[in-house]
Amino acid sequence: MTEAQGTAHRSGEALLYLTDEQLRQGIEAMFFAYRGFTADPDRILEGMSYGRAHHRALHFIQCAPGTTVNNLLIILGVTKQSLNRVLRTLIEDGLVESHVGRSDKRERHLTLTEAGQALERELSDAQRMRMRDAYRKAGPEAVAGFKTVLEAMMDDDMRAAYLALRDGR
Amino acid sequence: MTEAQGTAHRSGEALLYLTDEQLRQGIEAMFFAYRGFTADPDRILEGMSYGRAHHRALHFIQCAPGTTVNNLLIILGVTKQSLNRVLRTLIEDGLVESHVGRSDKRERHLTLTEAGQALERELSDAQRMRMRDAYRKAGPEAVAGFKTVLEAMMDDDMRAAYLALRDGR
DNA sequence: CTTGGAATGTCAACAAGACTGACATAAATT
DNA sequence: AATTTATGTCAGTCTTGTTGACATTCCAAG
Repeated sequence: MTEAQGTAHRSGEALLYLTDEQLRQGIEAMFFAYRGFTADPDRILEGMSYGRAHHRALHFIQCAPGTTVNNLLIILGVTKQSLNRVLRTLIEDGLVESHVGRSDKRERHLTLTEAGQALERELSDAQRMRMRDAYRKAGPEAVAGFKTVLEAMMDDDMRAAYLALRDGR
Repeated sequence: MTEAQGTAHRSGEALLYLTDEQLRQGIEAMFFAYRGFTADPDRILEGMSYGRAHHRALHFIQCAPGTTVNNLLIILGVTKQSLNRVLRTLIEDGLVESHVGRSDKRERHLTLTEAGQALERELSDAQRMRMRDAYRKAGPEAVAGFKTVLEAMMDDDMRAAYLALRDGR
């Protein structure tokens, strides 16, 4: 806290955006915005026996079909046991298929079925619609800044995962 | 999905930032960045018998001392039962004080004790440090864009709460 | 080849933190 | 006096995270 104010004061107005008050605003903006970010998919999923964890699994399987359980749990940042419960229900319900790896039979490769793709698309559409409205209101320069700050906020390994996904498409 | 591409194509390069792929990147950026955003306070809290819910309560009591339980649960977007469990432990442990309202004796006004302020500051410092590093890396224009997009992403009532907090200081 | 360790995934049990519903109390409002 | 509002509490459930124990498969060192 003292350091931030010191830094800001040292350089005057030029670093006004680094004051504690500005940082606090940013923290609260993240908190409230993330609620909006998850609100639409959450609404769709309530009533089905699924939750946010299922949405995340569907999302990342969709964007890297054939990925392994291990890959997925690194991306999602949860334990394999936690992921497994989610995957089991998705597989039982015919939304995800699990195939034993051909070269390494310990691995399970995950893909979405037709039904899985349909649900993923429904969730994704809702989330993208909110994102698109926000982007449109804010304009392209704001969007560029938005991504720059988010990327800088990630842990190093998460940034690596993010960039790998981004560039892999 | 088709609509977004349609929109982008209709106007050409000018709306490139509204393609599905761009939106998808934004979604993943939010996901990974939020993990970073909460990582430091989570690390501090693990081992204490507190969690993210306690952090949020401390944060918003700190930034609006004397706020009521009802205010707080609207801001936090949880039920009173859920908030009450958290507040009870914080009060028992002497981090939060609850005072009966002088004008309306049904209300309980919440404030942080010395110890509560100390913990809030520790958590806040960690979170602000990450925020400050991200802001510094990204620069002031990016930060402005970041806030613009986040604000546009909130639900209307959350944006109202955010702006009220912001302007109330 | 065999054996032991590493990697991968599954099952079971538990904890945190959200939820709902029902109910109690006290104070304010009509 | 009756109703509404603000708060607190108890009990039970659900999602989603955790650890621990275990089975299977692969690979490498003896």
